[in-house]
Amino acid sequence: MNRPHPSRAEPSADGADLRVACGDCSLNALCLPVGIASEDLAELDQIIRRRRPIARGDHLFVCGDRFRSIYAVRSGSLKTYRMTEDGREQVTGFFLPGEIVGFDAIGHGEHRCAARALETAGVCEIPFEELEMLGERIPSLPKQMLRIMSREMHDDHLLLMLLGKRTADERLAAFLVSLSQRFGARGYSASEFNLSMSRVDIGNYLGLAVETVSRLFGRLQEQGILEVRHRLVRLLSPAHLRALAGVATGPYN
Amino acid sequence: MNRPHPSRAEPSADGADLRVACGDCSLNALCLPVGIASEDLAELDQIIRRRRPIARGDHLFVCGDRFRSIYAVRSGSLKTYRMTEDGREQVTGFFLPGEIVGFDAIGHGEHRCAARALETAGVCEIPFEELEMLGERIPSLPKQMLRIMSREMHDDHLLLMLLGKRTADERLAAFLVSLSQRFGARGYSASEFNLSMSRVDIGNYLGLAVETVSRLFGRLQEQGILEVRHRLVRLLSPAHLRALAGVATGPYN
DNA sequence: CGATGACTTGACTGCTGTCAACGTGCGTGG
DNA sequence: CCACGCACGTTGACAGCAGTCAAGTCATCG
Repeated sequence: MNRPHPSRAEPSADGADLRVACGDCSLNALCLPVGIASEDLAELDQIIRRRRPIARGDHLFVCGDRFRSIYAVRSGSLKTYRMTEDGREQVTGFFLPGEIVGFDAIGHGEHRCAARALETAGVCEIPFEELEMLGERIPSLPKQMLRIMSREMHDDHLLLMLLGKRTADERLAAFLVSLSQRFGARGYSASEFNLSMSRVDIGNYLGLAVETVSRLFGRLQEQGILEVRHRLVRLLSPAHLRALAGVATGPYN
Repeated sequence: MNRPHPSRAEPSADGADLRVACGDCSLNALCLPVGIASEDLAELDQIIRRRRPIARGDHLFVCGDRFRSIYAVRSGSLKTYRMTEDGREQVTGFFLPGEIVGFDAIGHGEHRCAARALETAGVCEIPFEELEMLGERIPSLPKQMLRIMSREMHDDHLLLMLLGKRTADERLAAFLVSLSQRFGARGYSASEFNLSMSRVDIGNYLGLAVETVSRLFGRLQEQGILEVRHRLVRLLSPAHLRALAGVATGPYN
C-alpha cells in the first residue's frame, strides 16, 4: 500500500498535513492516480507539490499567468472564470475535490481563465513539464490524463446541451443533479450538500439572473422537490429533479 | 518528405484517393501530426485507415457505439449530436477539416453522441488502442493529443460563455466569427464561406429557434454587417461582427 | 411541372431580465 | 453582550426579447 513513514509528514502552520501521499489520499480513486501502479505512484508523488491551503477568495492562478502546472483539488472547492471585454465576469466551471483544474491551458501555454477558491481549499500542484516527462516512463499516466480530459469534455458537452436549449428550471435542476452526482461519487451525501458558490455565481454559470435563481429555488421548494436554507440544499425528490433536468444530468453520465 | 509511392494509392470507387499520407495532407499543420517527426509519421500513417467518403446524412458513429477510434476530418464537415430523453436532438458540435471527432468518448468506452456528415466528408479513422500503443514509443504523440484536447476544451468553455449569458444576436455573431476563424486557419476564405449546416442545426446548436436565426441573419444583413444568400455568407464588416460577439469569439482565441 | 423540404415573415404570448425595495445572517466593534 | 453595517439573498412590478404557431415563399430534385 506504499504508506509513507509518518515522519515524512510536514504539518503546515494551520495544522493541515501538506505531505499526504497520493496513495493515502481518499480521492485517489477519482484523481490522476487511477490505474497507476503503486511503485509508479511514488514517482508521481515526488513531483507533486502540496500547497498550503488557499483562503476563500484567493486566486490559484489568474488569466494570463504562464501555464506551469495543473492542480488537483484535495479539499474545498474553486471556480474558474473569465472576464469579458466589457469587464463582466463569466464563470466557466466549479471544481470539487478529486477534480483537476487547468487542463484547458495546456494548449495555450498560459491560463486563459482565473481560478479562485470558493472556500478554503487544498490543492496539489502538479508541474506539467515534469508530468509529461514522467509520462514517457509511465505509459498509463498520459492514458489516464486523456481519460480525465475526455470526461471533462463530455461534461462540458452536457453543459452545452443544458445552456443551449433549456428553460431556467431545467438549467437549475440539471445543475443540482450534477452537483449531487459529483458529491455522491466523492463519498459525500448526494441528497444533502452545501453550495459553496453564491447565487450570483450560480446564475452567472447557468446564464440566469440572480433573481431568477432565487425564484427557482423558491418554486422547487414549493413543489416539494427540495429544501433550501441559505446554502444548504436537501433533495427531497431526486427523481423529480432528474426528470426536470432532462437527459443532461451532468458529469460522467 | 516521405511521399508514398504512387502505386500505393488506391483510388476509391468515386475517384477519391484514400491513401493520401499524413505527410502529404494539407491539414497536417492542424491535425494530429503536429510536432511529430517525419520518421515517426510513417508509423502513424500505418495505423490510420482512410475510409471511403461518407455521404451527406450518413453516420460516422451513433450513440452507444463502442469506442474504437477517433476520426480526423479530411474534407467536408460533420455535426455531433445527442438525443434528449424526450427525443429532441441537441447538436453538440460542428467539425471542419483538420478537426478531430470522438475525443469525448475516450473516458467512457462508448460514444455518447452521434456524428453525422453535413455534406460528403472524408475522414481518417485512427484506432485508439493502436494510437495509445504508438504513443508509448513516440512521446510527442500523447503530448500533441493533450494539446488538441486542451484546445477543444478551451473552445467549449468559450462556447459555454456564449450560451451562458448572451443575447441571440451575440450568439449568432460569435458563431459566425468562430466559423470565420476556423475557415481562415484552414486556408479557406475567412470572409466568405458556405454554411454546411442548416438553419435548424444552427438554431439547435446556439439554443435559438429557427425563426430567430432567420430573423437575425436578416437583421445583420440590414445593418450591412454581412450578406447571406441561402447558405453562402459574406462578411462585410468582420470588425462589427466581432464587436457584437464580444470576447467569446471561438476556437484558439 | 409539381412535390418536398428549407427558409422567411408575421402576430402574439410568456418567460426571464431589469430595476427597485426589502429581509436576513454574519462579523465587527463598541 | 448587543447594535450596527454590509454582503447576500428574496420578493415584487414591469417591460422586452425570443419562442411558438401559422402562413407564405423559395430552391431543388425527381
